[in-house]
Amino acid sequence: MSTEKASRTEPGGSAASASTYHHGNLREALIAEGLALAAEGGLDAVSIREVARRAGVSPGAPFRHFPDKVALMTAVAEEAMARFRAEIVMSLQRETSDDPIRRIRAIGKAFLDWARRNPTHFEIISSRRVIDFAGSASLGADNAQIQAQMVSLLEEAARRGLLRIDDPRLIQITGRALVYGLARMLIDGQFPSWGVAETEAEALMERSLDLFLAGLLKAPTSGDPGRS
Amino acid sequence: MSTEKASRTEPGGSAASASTYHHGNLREALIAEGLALAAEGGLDAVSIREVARRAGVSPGAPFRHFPDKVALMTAVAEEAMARFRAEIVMSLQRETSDDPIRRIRAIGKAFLDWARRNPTHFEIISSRRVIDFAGSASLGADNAQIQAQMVSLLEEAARRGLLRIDDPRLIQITGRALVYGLARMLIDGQFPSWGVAETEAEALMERSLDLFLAGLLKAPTSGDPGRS
DNA sequence: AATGGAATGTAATCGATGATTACATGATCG
DNA sequence: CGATCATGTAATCATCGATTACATTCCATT
Repeated sequence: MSTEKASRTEPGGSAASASTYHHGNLREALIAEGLALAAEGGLDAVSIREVARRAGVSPGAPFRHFPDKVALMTAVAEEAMARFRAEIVMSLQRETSDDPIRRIRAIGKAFLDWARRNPTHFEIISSRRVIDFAGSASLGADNAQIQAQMVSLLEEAARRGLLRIDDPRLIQITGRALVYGLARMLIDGQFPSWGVAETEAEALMERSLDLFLAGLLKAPTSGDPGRS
Repeated sequence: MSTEKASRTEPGGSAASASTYHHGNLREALIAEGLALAAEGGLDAVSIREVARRAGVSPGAPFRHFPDKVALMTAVAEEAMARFRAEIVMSLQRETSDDPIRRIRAIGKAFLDWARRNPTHFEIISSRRVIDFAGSASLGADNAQIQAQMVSLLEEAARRGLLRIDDPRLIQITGRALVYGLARMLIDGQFPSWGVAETEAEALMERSLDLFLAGLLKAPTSGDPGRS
């Protein structure tokens, strides 16, 4: 009917025939647009229709690839989680020390940094109302991998007799809850009402992490725990 | 036009003339229905139209009392926050000990208990995307009050030489982030993927709080900090 | 007490969204 | 070459937040 079809931009440059009825790789494009939209305008800015609009496709097209919005957001979350985990892995590679506490700290720092730089992506991964965590093997696997990494470091720390209290699982969950809480407080915009300026948020979160780690250790340090 | 007007149920029984054109106390009724709806079906269940429906009023009526949805949710948050603070005050009255650490623990416990029992109300208070925190004097005042309470207890603890690191503000924010993170992890449904069953969540959160408090203290305790 | 203005509620409507259905197109493989 | 199936379109629905014009009631001034 419409003789003119809107020119379809192919940002990725991946193999896709231009101006065809079929998109070529709509699924990936939708996920990419979902991530971009989230990064730009927050969670509420991500709508199926807008994602479709950006991909140059009709509002109903996404439903060919995802049964509902939760499924789309879950796919977006999988991509976000993959990037998150990649950043944690990289931070561990950068931390050359084999001191388990320093490596734990690196993970915590990477967690906080990523959440601060990708607030909405962090929100998508976290909120189980938007995604179907249980229905994604990828999310579960990435999560389990990070957990395992953490537990083994804590066990190593306990083996070396560094910890005041030897309960790796409890410490893991407590530490997780701390960084999770710091990240969410920042993202939820709570720091202003706690007298914390935007500019000092990063430093504060780091000191907060150090305070917690110091509390775990036998040796009474202050601030940076273990400077090799 | 319609000769029959739907019978208007008045659940509260407060002074309100039945079957009149004017509701009598719509504003309060809307807030109450908002709280109830949130408690029943989560954040997404709260819509202006449904709240109006429950109050037996037309879909546009709420806009006479609140300029937009954020304003309504902010009013709901104010009520929720008042209840939250009341519970904290009560927990402090129940804690007869004057040991600041025990009193701090009571606050943390009350925080966790309330969040666990009122997950959506906690979410409403927390999420600055749904409410206008800055625009509410009530929310700010309640928040400041809780903060002040906490800081004074920490200063008292420092005065008694109980703390390893004397930095009340840092400790306050770190502790807040911990309980905030624990509450959100529970509410966001993350514990299952962390191998924590529903039934053990409460005990775990308590032990987590104790782990943190133990880390703050000079004396190396394990578990319950300071048993008078 | 009467009356006129202010407060409060209704009805109708708009644009956006998630979702479904019937239909159109074209890629793929026999 | 042609049939089948994946993929995209068009049209449609219900719900939601929000706005506007209108109706009703309360209340204060006279």
